[in-house]
Amino acid sequence: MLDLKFIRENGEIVRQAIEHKRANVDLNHFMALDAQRRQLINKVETSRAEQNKVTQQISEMKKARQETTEVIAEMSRLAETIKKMNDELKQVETQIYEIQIRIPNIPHESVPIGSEKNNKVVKQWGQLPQMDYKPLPHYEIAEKLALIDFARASRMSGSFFVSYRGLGAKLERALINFMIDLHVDKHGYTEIFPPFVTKREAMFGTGQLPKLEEDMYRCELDDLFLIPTAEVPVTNLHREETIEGDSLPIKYTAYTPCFRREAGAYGKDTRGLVRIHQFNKVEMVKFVKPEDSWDELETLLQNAEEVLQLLQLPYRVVTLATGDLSFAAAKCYDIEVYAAGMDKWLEVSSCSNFVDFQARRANIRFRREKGAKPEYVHTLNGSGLALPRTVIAIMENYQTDEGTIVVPTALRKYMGVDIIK
RNA sequence: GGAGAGAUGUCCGAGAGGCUGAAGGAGCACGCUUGGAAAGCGUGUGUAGCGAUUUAGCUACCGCGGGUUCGAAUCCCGCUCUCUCCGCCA
Repeated sequence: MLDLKFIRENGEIVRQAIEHKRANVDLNHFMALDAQRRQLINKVETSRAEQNKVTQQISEMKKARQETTEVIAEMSRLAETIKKMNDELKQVETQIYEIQIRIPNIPHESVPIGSEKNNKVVKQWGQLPQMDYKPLPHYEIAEKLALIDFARASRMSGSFFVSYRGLGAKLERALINFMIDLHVDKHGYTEIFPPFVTKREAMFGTGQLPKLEEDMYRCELDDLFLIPTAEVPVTNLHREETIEGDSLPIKYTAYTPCFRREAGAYGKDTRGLVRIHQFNKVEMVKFVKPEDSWDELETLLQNAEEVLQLLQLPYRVVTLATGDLSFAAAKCYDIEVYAAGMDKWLEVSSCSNFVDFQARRANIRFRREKGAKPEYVHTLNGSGLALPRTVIAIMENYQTDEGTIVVPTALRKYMGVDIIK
């Protein structure tokens, strides 16, 4: 969410952001409402001041045993007018709020303008695997080695759900532990194991609501949502808090399953692990001082990249263009891993800086020192990494002509085996 | 699931229609005192909106939302959260 004053004073910048992010927001209407709001506030508040003054006088008159019926009648009328004006004001404020929460964050100046086509590859790492046989896609390998049960999972839960088994299941656990250990032991993050279900307010805080309600699973009876990413519960850990400046930056990492309805995505990526309704992910979340957030984005990206480097999986880093940038993000790097069997680059991580956008929605602030005015923190998060596509890359890039999978060296102590066969 | 208790400023805690943005205490900051410190004394110490922008001023906020009233932290209604006990359960 953007600050009211900021929107008022930077109409052109906001207008451009709305356009570049392809949001559907009527900023002119917003500006008109804002002017109306301030006018109404003025009227209401002068009347209130008057009311307070006279109310005070009534109290004194009563003490002096003076006649007050007339004044009270007059005040009764004033109270009614105030109520009317106030109702009107509230209505205007509601309308403003409804628009305000739908205004997207402003893209950073380094973000390329345009659609997906303008995404910019800024880095590529590692060698693409050379194979003298035709590499198989992961779903065939997994099926042959009985690592994933696609059919049975669909039978009980519907399509786009999978069930891992044997070393396939162990690979999930191994990757989770490997990633968490890396971020905790080497990168200094604190591990969090949060709830997997949150309230509406939490979803609003990180910006999933109101825009993405259709994309989430919801427990209607309790109005709770299954989290689409650990970003939600972990960022909301500090919702409605003022953090002491000394404790920044705060760095959390968390494993959670992620639930996504993928409404409207049917027909796309229909086979295998590329797009599923429930998947595992290790996430990194940072709360930082505003002046540090752009440097922190770079280290966040490095921390995510390191996972792929240790797994020896080739990848590239892409800066998302404005049209591809999410609602709450100011800038985002996607990391795409190369999968030999599908011959595709698959997104395994998004590392974003939200600056103060989420912090304002979730009211997460900090104090530089005792007695200082509270300021909004900057929040960042990045996957480190999403598992399914990492698994795809491992299966497809580490496959052998015998139909087995070599376990990446970094993972062997977690897997207990060198080869999956 | 049943029964009950509670939610006030950074914290503890009073307050029971007007004199309460809120007693008292602790904490914190500054000053005095001191060789220095402690104690003591004094002063200050919330958030936001409108407005002014060198100043002021005004308004709102005692969990959240509504109601009663000239006037609500205080009375009434609804909600949320926390805690305790009983039951049930991994």
